Amino acid sequence: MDLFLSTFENRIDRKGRLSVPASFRAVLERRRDPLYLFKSLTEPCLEGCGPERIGQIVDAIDSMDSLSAEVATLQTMLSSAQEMKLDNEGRMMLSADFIAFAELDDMALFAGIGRSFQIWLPGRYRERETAARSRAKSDGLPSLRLGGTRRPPDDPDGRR
Amino acid sequence: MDLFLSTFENRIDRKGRLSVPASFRAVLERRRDPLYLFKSLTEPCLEGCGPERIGQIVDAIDSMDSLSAEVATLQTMLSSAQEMKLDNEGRMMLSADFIAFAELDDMALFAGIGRSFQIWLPGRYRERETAARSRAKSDGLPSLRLGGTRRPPDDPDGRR
DNA sequence: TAATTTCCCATGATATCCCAAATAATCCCA
DNA sequence: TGGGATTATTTGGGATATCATGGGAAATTA
Repeated sequence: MDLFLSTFENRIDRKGRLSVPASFRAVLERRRDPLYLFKSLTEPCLEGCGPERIGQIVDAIDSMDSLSAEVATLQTMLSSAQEMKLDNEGRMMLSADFIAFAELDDMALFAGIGRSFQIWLPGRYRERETAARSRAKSDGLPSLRLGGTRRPPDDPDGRR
Repeated sequence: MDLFLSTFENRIDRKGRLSVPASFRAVLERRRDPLYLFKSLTEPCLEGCGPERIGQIVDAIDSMDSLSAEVATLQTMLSSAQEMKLDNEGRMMLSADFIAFAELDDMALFAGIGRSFQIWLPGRYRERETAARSRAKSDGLPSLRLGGTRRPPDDPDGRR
């Protein structure tokens, strides 16, 4: 299944290079997709994805009232987006702007969330994870809406 | 009916490898499904499942308000999830993170609970089991409502 | 020409592969 | 029904491959 999953903590070396986790690279390479990074709209982290997600944002903008505030918001995402080039070892160079935005130092934490991933200052990510876990314990789990749209029972590779 | 049932206790060797019980492997192989593990949100154990459950989480995130606390919770599940690759002998490597989270030592207990299973520190699992049994004696059984009304397909991890 | 960025190779850590031994489960025939 | 033989499963360890990381040199850019 090609999803971005799990978390990885990698070092930003003194030249500013950062290895993209091999399993994330594999997801992109399998589709011959380039990698895009952009600044999160809601949190102090970077978002990573392939071109299809960028395309979704473009399409959303096209279908909206071009004067609306939402469009301005979505445009902000696009204007911060960069196509990242990787070296032979699978490393990318983060711009000073990206590093400042996510307040990164010499370590970056990649958190896979399915069709995209995020890059965080490790300590900040862990705080957030702890908060989410204690919320889950007290408030219970989100209901996953099983049933309802019953999918073919055996989607062989679980992707849709 | 291929479900994860029964409990098995296997050794974690000094390289961090752990055999997945042959009967659990058979369930997955029959469907040509890879195995996913993630950290339980509510208990100190690991959860194992096939891709369909991971897919449900990804879809749920896409359909929800990305600012909600529930999305953060689901993202926490995904970013702890790993697709486990098994060697020729049916063993997987547990990451240090997984071992620490479930506080595993050199033995792991697999508890099959239908469409998914859990991995526990054996002693801890047994404590919980006896506690659950004595609760059943004093409080009586939860109503089971078998047969008759066909329920929405079972909650895959068997929790209520 | 100074300051980057890109390319290339080296290295240590760790995961994976492959073969073999130990243990447990199953079979089969007396 | 017993119990030895056979097969399945789990466990161990050495060899090999992969990955993250570091640094030098070539190529860009300003």
